[in-house]
Amino acid sequence: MTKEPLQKPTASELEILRVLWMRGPSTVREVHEALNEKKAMGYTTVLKLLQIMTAKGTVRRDEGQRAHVYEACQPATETKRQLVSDVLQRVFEGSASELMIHALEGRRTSKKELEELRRLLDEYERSAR
Amino acid sequence: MTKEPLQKPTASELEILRVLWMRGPSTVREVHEALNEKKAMGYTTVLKLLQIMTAKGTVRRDEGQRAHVYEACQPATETKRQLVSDVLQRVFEGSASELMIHALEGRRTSKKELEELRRLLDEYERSAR
DNA sequence: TATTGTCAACGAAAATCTTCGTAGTTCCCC
DNA sequence: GGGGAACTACGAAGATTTTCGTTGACAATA
Repeated sequence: MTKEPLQKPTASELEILRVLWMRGPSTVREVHEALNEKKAMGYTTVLKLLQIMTAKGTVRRDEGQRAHVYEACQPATETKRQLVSDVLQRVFEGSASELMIHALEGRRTSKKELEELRRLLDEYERSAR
Repeated sequence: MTKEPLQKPTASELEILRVLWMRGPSTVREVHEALNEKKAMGYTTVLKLLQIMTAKGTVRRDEGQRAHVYEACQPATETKRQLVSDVLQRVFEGSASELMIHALEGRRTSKKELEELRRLLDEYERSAR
Protein backbone atom coordinates (compact mmCIF):
# COMPACT_ATOMS: atom_id res chain seq x y z
CA MET A 1 0.00 0.00 0.00
CA THR A 2 1.27 3.42 -0.82
CA LYS A 3 -0.13 6.81 0.07
CA GLU A 4 -3.69 7.41 -1.03
CA PRO A 5 -4.78 10.64 0.55
CA LEU A 6 -2.28 13.41 0.00
CA GLN A 7 -0.27 14.57 -2.91
CA LYS A 8 0.36 18.12 -3.87
CA PRO A 9 -1.01 18.81 -7.34
CA THR A 10 1.44 20.15 -9.91
CA ALA A 11 0.81 23.46 -11.65
CA SER A 12 -1.02 21.87 -14.57
CA GLU A 13 -2.99 19.58 -12.36
CA LEU A 14 -4.13 22.56 -10.36
CA GLU A 15 -5.43 24.26 -13.47
CA ILE A 16 -7.51 21.21 -14.20
CA LEU A 17 -8.71 20.91 -10.64
CA ARG A 18 -9.88 24.48 -10.76
CA VAL A 19 -12.03 23.72 -13.76
CA LEU A 20 -13.50 20.70 -12.02
CA TRP A 21 -14.17 22.75 -8.91
CA MET A 22 -15.98 25.37 -10.92
CA ARG A 23 -17.90 23.12 -13.24
CA GLY A 24 -18.38 20.06 -11.13
CA PRO A 25 -18.02 16.63 -12.76
CA SER A 26 -16.92 17.11 -16.36
CA THR A 27 -15.79 15.27 -19.44
CA VAL A 28 -12.38 15.72 -20.98
CA ARG A 29 -13.90 17.83 -23.71
CA GLU A 30 -15.54 20.14 -21.24
CA VAL A 31 -12.37 20.58 -19.24
CA HIS A 32 -10.42 21.12 -22.41
CA GLU A 33 -12.77 23.80 -23.64
CA ALA A 34 -12.82 25.58 -20.30
CA LEU A 35 -9.03 25.58 -20.13
CA ASN A 36 -8.62 26.84 -23.65
CA GLU A 37 -10.40 30.04 -22.83
CA LYS A 38 -7.31 31.02 -20.93
CA LYS A 39 -4.56 28.99 -22.46
CA ALA A 40 -3.89 26.86 -25.52
CA MET A 41 -3.51 23.20 -24.72
CA GLY A 42 -4.14 20.08 -26.79
CA TYR A 43 -7.06 17.81 -26.14
CA THR A 44 -4.92 14.76 -25.55
CA THR A 45 -2.77 16.73 -23.18
CA VAL A 46 -5.75 17.33 -20.96
CA LEU A 47 -6.82 13.73 -21.34
CA LYS A 48 -3.40 12.49 -20.36
CA LEU A 49 -3.29 14.76 -17.36
CA LEU A 50 -6.67 13.50 -16.21
CA GLN A 51 -5.50 9.92 -16.65
CA ILE A 52 -2.43 10.63 -14.58
CA MET A 53 -4.50 12.33 -11.93
CA THR A 54 -6.82 9.34 -11.87
CA ALA A 55 -3.85 7.08 -11.29
CA LYS A 56 -2.66 9.32 -8.48
CA GLY A 57 -6.06 9.38 -6.91
CA THR A 58 -6.49 13.11 -7.36
CA VAL A 59 -9.62 12.63 -9.39
CA ARG A 60 -12.00 9.76 -9.93
CA ARG A 61 -13.98 9.03 -13.02
CA ASP A 62 -17.29 7.60 -13.99
CA GLU A 63 -16.86 5.39 -17.03
CA GLY A 64 -20.56 4.85 -17.38
CA GLN A 65 -20.77 6.90 -20.51
CA ARG A 66 -18.56 6.74 -23.52
CA ALA A 67 -17.10 10.09 -22.56
CA HIS A 68 -15.84 9.49 -19.04
CA VAL A 69 -16.82 12.00 -16.41
CA TYR A 70 -14.12 13.23 -14.07
CA GLU A 71 -14.48 14.67 -10.63
CA ALA A 72 -12.06 15.86 -7.95
CA CYS A 73 -11.69 13.41 -5.10
CA GLN A 74 -11.02 16.02 -2.47
CA PRO A 75 -13.19 19.06 -1.92
CA ALA A 76 -11.64 22.28 -3.19
CA THR A 77 -11.29 23.60 0.32
CA GLU A 78 -9.21 20.69 1.44
CA THR A 79 -6.76 20.97 -1.43
CA LYS A 80 -6.50 24.71 -1.07
CA ARG A 81 -5.85 24.33 2.62
CA GLN A 82 -3.10 21.89 1.80
CA LEU A 83 -1.51 24.20 -0.74
CA VAL A 84 -1.48 27.19 1.59
CA SER A 85 -0.21 25.07 4.37
CA ASP A 86 2.65 24.01 2.17
CA VAL A 87 3.66 27.57 1.37
CA LEU A 88 3.16 28.56 4.97
CA GLN A 89 5.71 25.97 6.02
CA ARG A 90 8.17 26.20 3.17
CA VAL A 91 8.29 29.96 2.92
CA PHE A 92 7.12 31.39 6.23
CA GLU A 93 8.03 28.78 8.78
CA GLY A 94 4.40 28.50 9.72
CA SER A 95 3.82 32.14 10.56
CA ALA A 96 0.43 33.27 9.32
CA SER A 97 1.33 36.88 10.08
CA GLU A 98 4.35 36.70 7.84
CA LEU A 99 2.21 35.21 5.12
CA MET A 100 -0.32 37.97 5.54
CA ILE A 101 2.24 40.75 5.43
CA HIS A 102 3.56 39.55 2.12
CA ALA A 103 0.12 38.89 0.73
CA LEU A 104 -0.92 42.46 1.43
CA GLU A 105 2.31 43.92 0.15
CA GLY A 106 2.56 44.43 -3.53
CA ARG A 107 -1.14 44.72 -4.18
CA ARG A 108 -3.85 47.24 -3.49
CA THR A 109 -6.36 45.64 -1.17
CA SER A 110 -9.76 47.23 -1.13
CA LYS A 111 -11.41 48.59 1.98
CA LYS A 112 -14.06 45.99 1.41
CA GLU A 113 -11.57 43.17 1.45
CA LEU A 114 -9.90 44.50 4.57
CA GLU A 115 -13.25 44.45 6.30
CA GLU A 116 -13.79 40.93 5.12
CA LEU A 117 -10.42 39.96 6.52
CA ARG A 118 -11.30 41.43 9.90
CA ARG A 119 -14.58 39.62 9.84
CA LEU A 120 -12.75 36.37 9.19
CA LEU A 121 -10.52 36.91 12.16
CA ASP A 122 -13.50 37.58 14.40
CA GLU A 123 -15.26 34.54 13.11
CA TYR A 124 -12.25 32.33 13.52
CA GLU A 125 -11.73 33.54 17.05
CA ARG A 126 -15.35 33.02 17.97
CA SER A 127 -15.48 29.49 16.64
CA ALA A 128 -12.07 28.36 17.82
CA ARG A 129 -12.76 29.49 21.34
CA MET B 1 18.69 39.84 -23.49
CA THR B 2 16.34 37.71 -21.48
CA LYS B 3 14.63 38.38 -18.20
CA GLU B 4 16.91 39.35 -15.36
CA PRO B 5 14.70 40.27 -12.49
CA LEU B 6 12.06 37.64 -11.84
CA GLN B 7 12.05 33.91 -11.75
CA LYS B 8 10.22 31.81 -9.26
CA PRO B 9 12.70 29.70 -7.31
CA THR B 10 12.13 25.95 -7.34
CA ALA B 11 11.58 24.04 -4.12
CA SER B 12 15.27 23.24 -3.68
CA GLU B 13 16.34 26.71 -4.60
CA LEU B 14 14.03 28.07 -1.96
CA GLU B 15 15.62 25.90 0.69
CA ILE B 16 18.96 27.36 -0.22
CA LEU B 17 17.65 30.89 -0.32
CA ARG B 18 16.27 30.47 3.16
CA VAL B 19 19.70 29.55 4.43
CA LEU B 20 21.20 32.59 2.74
CA TRP B 21 18.50 34.80 4.18
CA MET B 22 19.17 33.50 7.66
CA ARG B 23 22.93 33.41 7.54
CA GLY B 24 23.68 36.18 5.12
CA PRO B 25 26.50 35.68 2.57
CA SER B 26 27.80 32.14 2.88
CA THR B 27 30.12 29.63 1.32
CA VAL B 28 28.91 26.38 -0.20
CA ARG B 29 30.16 24.53 2.81
CA GLU B 30 28.23 26.71 5.17
CA VAL B 31 25.03 26.38 3.20
CA HIS B 32 25.56 22.66 2.96
CA GLU B 33 26.03 22.28 6.67
CA ALA B 34 22.99 24.38 7.47
CA LEU B 35 20.82 22.38 5.11
CA ASN B 36 21.99 19.07 6.42
CA GLU B 37 20.61 19.82 9.83
CA LYS B 38 17.21 19.28 8.33
CA LYS B 39 17.82 17.10 5.33
CA ALA B 40 20.55 14.95 3.81
CA MET B 41 21.96 16.39 0.64
CA GLY B 42 25.37 16.01 -0.98
CA TYR B 43 27.88 18.81 -0.99
CA THR B 44 28.15 18.91 -4.76
CA THR B 45 24.40 19.01 -5.02
CA VAL B 46 24.36 22.25 -3.10
CA LEU B 47 27.27 23.56 -5.11
CA LYS B 48 25.52 22.77 -8.37
CA LEU B 49 22.33 24.40 -7.21
CA LEU B 50 24.22 27.53 -6.27
CA GLN B 51 25.93 27.55 -9.65
CA ILE B 52 22.60 27.24 -11.39
CA MET B 53 21.14 29.97 -9.26
CA THR B 54 24.10 32.17 -10.10
CA ALA B 55 23.45 31.60 -13.78
CA LYS B 56 19.79 32.48 -13.30
CA GLY B 57 20.67 35.60 -11.40
CA THR B 58 19.00 34.41 -8.22
CA VAL B 59 22.22 34.73 -6.27
CA ARG B 60 25.49 36.46 -6.88
CA ARG B 61 28.88 35.38 -5.66
CA ASP B 62 32.10 36.86 -4.51
CA GLU B 63 34.99 34.88 -5.93
CA GLY B 64 37.55 36.82 -3.98
CA GLN B 65 38.38 33.91 -1.75
CA ARG B 66 39.05 30.35 -2.74
CA ALA B 67 35.72 29.37 -1.24
CA HIS B 68 33.26 31.58 -3.11
CA VAL B 69 30.76 33.47 -1.06
CA TYR B 70 27.15 33.44 -2.21
CA GLU B 71 24.42 35.93 -1.48
CA ALA B 72 20.79 36.30 -2.55
CA CYS B 73 20.26 39.00 -5.14
CA GLN B 74 16.77 39.90 -4.05
CA PRO B 75 15.85 40.70 -0.47
CA ALA B 76 13.90 37.93 1.23
CA THR B 77 10.82 40.07 1.43
CA GLU B 78 10.68 40.58 -2.31
CA THR B 79 10.95 36.89 -3.10
CA LYS B 80 8.42 35.95 -0.46
CA ARG B 81 6.02 38.53 -1.80
CA GLN B 82 6.44 37.03 -5.22
CA LEU B 83 5.81 33.51 -3.98
CA VAL B 84 2.64 34.43 -2.12
CA SER B 85 1.47 36.45 -5.02
CA ASP B 86 1.86 33.41 -7.22
CA VAL B 87 -0.23 31.20 -4.96
CA LEU B 88 -2.74 33.99 -4.52
CA GLN B 89 -3.28 34.05 -8.26
CA ARG B 90 -2.99 30.38 -9.09
CA VAL B 91 -5.07 29.06 -6.23
CA PHE B 92 -7.28 31.88 -5.01
CA GLU B 93 -7.84 34.04 -8.03
CA GLY B 94 -6.31 36.95 -6.20
CA SER B 95 -8.59 36.89 -3.19
CA ALA B 96 -6.65 37.57 -0.01
CA SER B 97 -9.68 36.61 2.06
CA GLU B 98 -9.84 33.20 0.49
CA LEU B 99 -6.14 32.77 1.14
CA MET B 100 -6.65 33.79 4.74
CA ILE B 101 -9.56 31.43 5.33
CA HIS B 102 -7.53 28.48 4.19
CA ALA B 103 -4.44 29.58 6.04
CA LEU B 104 -6.36 29.71 9.32
CA GLU B 105 -8.17 26.46 8.69
CA GLY B 106 -6.36 23.34 9.64
CA ARG B 107 -4.11 24.91 12.24
CA ARG B 108 -4.50 26.28 15.69
CA THR B 109 -3.68 29.94 15.56
CA SER B 110 -2.79 31.49 18.88
CA LYS B 111 -4.58 34.44 20.37
CA LYS B 112 -1.34 36.26 20.06
CA GLU B 113 -1.08 35.65 16.38
CA LEU B 114 -4.67 36.71 15.81
CA GLU B 115 -3.90 39.98 17.50
CA GLU B 116 -0.86 40.37 15.35
CA LEU B 117 -2.96 39.78 12.27
CA ARG B 118 -5.41 42.47 13.32
CA ARG B 119 -2.57 44.82 13.97
CA LEU B 120 -1.27 44.18 10.46
CA LEU B 121 -4.62 45.02 8.96
CA ASP B 122 -4.79 48.26 10.91
CA GLU B 123 -1.30 49.15 9.91
CA TYR B 124 -1.89 48.36 6.29
CA GLU B 125 -5.04 50.42 6.25
CA ARG B 126 -3.34 53.35 7.89
CA SER B 127 -0.40 53.38 5.51
CA ALA B 128 -2.30 52.60 2.33
CA ARG B 129 -4.75 55.40 2.90
C1' DT C 1 58.27 17.51 -2.08
C1' DA C 2 54.65 13.89 -1.60
C1' DT C 3 50.23 13.45 0.69
C1' DT C 4 45.92 14.81 2.11
C1' DG C 5 42.03 17.80 2.37
C1' DT C 6 39.11 21.54 0.32
C1' DC C 7 37.03 23.46 -3.52
C1' DA C 8 34.94 24.68 -8.20
C1' DA C 9 33.67 22.99 -12.73
C1' DC C 10 31.47 19.82 -15.61
C1' DG C 11 28.76 16.35 -17.32
C1' DA C 12 25.45 13.34 -16.92
C1' DA C 13 22.01 10.11 -14.74
C1' DA C 14 17.52 9.96 -12.61
C1' DA C 15 13.19 11.75 -11.51
C1' DT C 16 9.29 14.71 -12.70
C1' DC C 17 6.33 17.23 -15.45
C1' DT C 18 4.37 18.68 -19.82
C1' DT C 19 2.87 18.00 -24.27
C1' DC C 20 1.19 15.49 -28.08
C1' DG C 21 1.06 12.10 -32.06
C1' DT C 22 -0.79 7.75 -33.35
C1' DA C 23 -3.66 3.84 -33.05
C1' DG C 24 -7.63 1.56 -32.09
C1' DT C 25 -12.91 1.75 -30.48
C1' DT C 26 -17.40 3.01 -30.64
C1' DC C 27 -21.16 5.58 -32.36
C1' DC C 28 -23.86 8.02 -35.65
C1' DC C 29 -25.87 8.70 -40.11
C1' DC C 30 -25.99 8.61 -45.23
C1' DG D 1 -22.21 -1.17 -44.00
C1' DG D 2 -18.76 2.61 -45.07
C1' DG D 3 -16.93 6.96 -43.59
C1' DG D 4 -16.44 10.37 -40.19
C1' DA D 5 -16.50 12.23 -35.70
C1' DA D 6 -15.73 11.71 -30.84
C1' DC D 7 -13.21 9.14 -27.50
C1' DT D 8 -9.73 6.51 -24.77
C1' DA D 9 -5.26 4.30 -24.39
C1' DC D 10 -0.38 4.23 -25.07
C1' DG D 11 4.02 5.58 -25.70
C1' DA D 12 7.33 8.63 -26.12
C1' DA D 13 9.79 13.10 -26.86
C1' DG D 14 11.12 17.43 -24.49
C1' DA D 15 11.73 20.33 -20.74
C1' DT D 16 12.84 21.03 -16.07
C1' DT D 17 14.58 19.68 -11.60
C1' DT D 18 17.30 17.13 -8.53
C1' DT D 19 21.21 14.64 -7.39
C1' DC D 20 25.95 13.27 -7.69
C1' DG D 21 30.44 11.29 -9.36
C1' DT D 22 34.67 12.57 -11.26
C1' DT D 23 38.31 15.57 -12.41
C1' DG D 24 41.60 18.91 -11.80
C1' DA D 25 43.36 23.00 -9.20
C1' DC D 26 45.22 24.64 -5.10
C1' DA D 27 46.83 24.72 -0.49
C1' DA D 28 48.30 23.32 3.92
C1' DT D 29 51.37 20.05 6.13
C1' DA D 30 54.07 16.06 7.26
